[in-house]
Amino acid sequence: MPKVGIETIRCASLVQATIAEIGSQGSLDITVNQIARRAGVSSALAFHYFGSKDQILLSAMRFILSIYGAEVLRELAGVRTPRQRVEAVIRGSFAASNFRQDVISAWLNFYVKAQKSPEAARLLRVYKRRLRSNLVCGLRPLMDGKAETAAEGIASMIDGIYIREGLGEGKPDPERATDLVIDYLDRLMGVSI
Amino acid sequence: MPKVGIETIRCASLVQATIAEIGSQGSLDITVNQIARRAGVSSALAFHYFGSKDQILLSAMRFILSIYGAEVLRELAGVRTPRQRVEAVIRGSFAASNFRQDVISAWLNFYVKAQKSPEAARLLRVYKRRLRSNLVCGLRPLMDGKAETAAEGIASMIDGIYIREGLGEGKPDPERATDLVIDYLDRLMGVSI
Amino acid sequence: MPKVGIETIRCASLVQATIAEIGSQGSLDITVNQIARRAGVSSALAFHYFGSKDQILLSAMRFILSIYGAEVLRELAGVRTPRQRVEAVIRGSFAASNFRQDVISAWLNFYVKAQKSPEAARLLRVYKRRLRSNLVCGLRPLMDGKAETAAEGIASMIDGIYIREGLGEGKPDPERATDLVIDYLDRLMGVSI
Amino acid sequence: MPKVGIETIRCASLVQATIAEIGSQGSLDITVNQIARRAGVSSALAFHYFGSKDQILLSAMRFILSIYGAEVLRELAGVRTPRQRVEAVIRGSFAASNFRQDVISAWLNFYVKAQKSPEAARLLRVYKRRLRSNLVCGLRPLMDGKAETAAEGIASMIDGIYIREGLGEGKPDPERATDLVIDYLDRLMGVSI
DNA sequence: AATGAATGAGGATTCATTCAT
DNA sequence: GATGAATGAATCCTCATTCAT
Repeated sequence: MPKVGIETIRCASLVQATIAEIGSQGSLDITVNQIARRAGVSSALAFHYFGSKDQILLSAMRFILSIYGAEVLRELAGVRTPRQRVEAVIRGSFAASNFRQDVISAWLNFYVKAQKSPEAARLLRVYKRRLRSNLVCGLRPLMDGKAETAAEGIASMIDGIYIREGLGEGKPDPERATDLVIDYLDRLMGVSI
Repeated sequence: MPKVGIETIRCASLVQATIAEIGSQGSLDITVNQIARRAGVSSALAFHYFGSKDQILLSAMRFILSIYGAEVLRELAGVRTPRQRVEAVIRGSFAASNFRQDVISAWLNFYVKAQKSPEAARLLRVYKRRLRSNLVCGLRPLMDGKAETAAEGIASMIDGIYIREGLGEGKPDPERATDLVIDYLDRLMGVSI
Repeated sequence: MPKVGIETIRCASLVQATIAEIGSQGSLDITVNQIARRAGVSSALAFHYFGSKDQILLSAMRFILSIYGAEVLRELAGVRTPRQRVEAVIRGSFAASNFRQDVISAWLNFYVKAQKSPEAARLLRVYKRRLRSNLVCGLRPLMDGKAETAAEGIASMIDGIYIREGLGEGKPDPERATDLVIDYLDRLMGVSI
Repeated sequence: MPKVGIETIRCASLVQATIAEIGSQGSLDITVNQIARRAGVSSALAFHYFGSKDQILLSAMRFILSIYGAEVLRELAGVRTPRQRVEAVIRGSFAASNFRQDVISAWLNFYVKAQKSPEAARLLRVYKRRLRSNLVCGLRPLMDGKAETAAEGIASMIDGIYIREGLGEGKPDPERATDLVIDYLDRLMGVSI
């Protein structure tokens, strides 16, 4: 059984605190002190572990992407048909652990950050590529030749729903979100409803 | 012929400089000095005219929204059929004056800002409401009862494309964007391609 | 009949505005813009006439001192006895045109200013010397040898009452103030009450 | 033996530096940088401990008032008769630790500040009330019914001497000050000299 | 005479970051 | 491993002052 070092615990709780703080402030303009206070440690410790504020934020971003990845993976587990694969990606995108105000808020802010930080941009590119490849992979057998475009449409819609929900006042509604995208998928596949 | 006062000129150039600066920095974390320098004036003058940095940013946001509104209006000018109305909204959204790296970058940042600033949130709500009402208005005659959902799908896709292009490395491609959304519109209307 | 030039009018109204502004703000931390706005002119004009903010403040100080001097002079007009002379100074100090919240506030602030500005210190010294000489002049025939000390006591009491009223919440009460000092005068002269 | 934390030390030295700086500048228009430099720390630390410039100034004011209070208390220690009580207050007011150029300068500036800052006004009211109650308490047995007025006269004279000395070029002379007020007290009590 | 336009210099305040303990 | 103490650099904002018109 792996013993979790104190370092791992501290880092994890700082990352969690970062996401929570971004969510509660609705902005990346959070101070290291705020993060540290929320995590119940001193800000100096945050620097001790992460070296810089930027690294803290990037770690939070990585964490969010990994959660997302795990969620999609979980959905992909029992998949048999291509269609199910596409649906899995969609469902994973709107899983309860992702599709939350604070996470969306952080997500949105990372989009912004990616415009300045190469590392953030890289992470986001990885996510986009993975999403796309999953979608294309599932769509290719279903459509003749239009898989790329279809994937782009679906991905755009997912991102759009995210951003809109991040701004919206109410709680994100995963069901509605999923239905909307799957309806699009249906139409892409030529199934009239 | 309307004489433009120097105040109008300065305010306009400061707003332009703000958008340009946001675009070039890819972030709202720009200083008033940067804006002022780009506009060729002192930062004190920016404060003289706008009172606070926030007002400068909000003015820039208002400007972008007004450009967008004008663009949509222009597209709506010659419209005869409901279908054309929906297309007009889509085309307006991807018009050359909106669908530019710097504007998208500013747009994205305003989404973030709206999470903290009530005034920014209000402006964004106005935009969303107008977009939605235009879409629903055009879609209602075309679909039976599903207009609201369809509008949401289209709006989400537009926003998603925006955010993706803002991040993308290449130049935004309005044609591709328009095609993607119009294809979705076609499918929503049950026209198989 | 002397025609008052526009310059004289402007200067006077700026000085008045200065005193009013100091009174209303309760502080010398007033901006030239505030003064100018209150006087209904542009701040540039204030500089045109006075050259610097300091000169405006000093002019206001001179004005207050001249009002005070005039008030004392008026009281000294019908004086016949030494005792009346002393009383005249006291009454002049608490005349309605001096003993007002705004003037007291300005007065207090000039005391502060005098600590840094030699010119303000000089003006205040002139005031003090005149006050003292008037008092001593009246007291000398009334007391044997103690006139200087008595004058200092009276002057201190007058200043103290000023400062206390400047801080007090209610309106300055000239009658009470006068009575208090005159009672002191009576006692100095050995008249038991 | 109480261990003094570094925080206590820093706060104390910042407060001391504040008073010294006010004294040397003769004005409350001092920058936090000046205070901090005089205290040998960075201005950021001053903010760390006090939160705002205003709090620094108010702390300095509180400190001065507490010194004054302690001084009066010390004088009140061995008091037996009412007359001694009044004298104790007077002597305390002109004690060496209060009646110093820099402290008087600060005092004067606090009077000004009190016109804008409610908290400063409150502190000053507390001081005035305490002074007055001490005086009245001592005077009541000595005079029939005139204690209140007498107290006001004495308090005014004390304040007046303060303000005059604050402005004067020479060093404050506690002896002369005390004599002047005590002479007044004598006369108030009907003792002819 | 009068002002709108413009700015440089400066001040309060914040914050990422360092370091001795 | 952990932190309290400390700061340099930056940022928003103000204001006295200048000047062309």
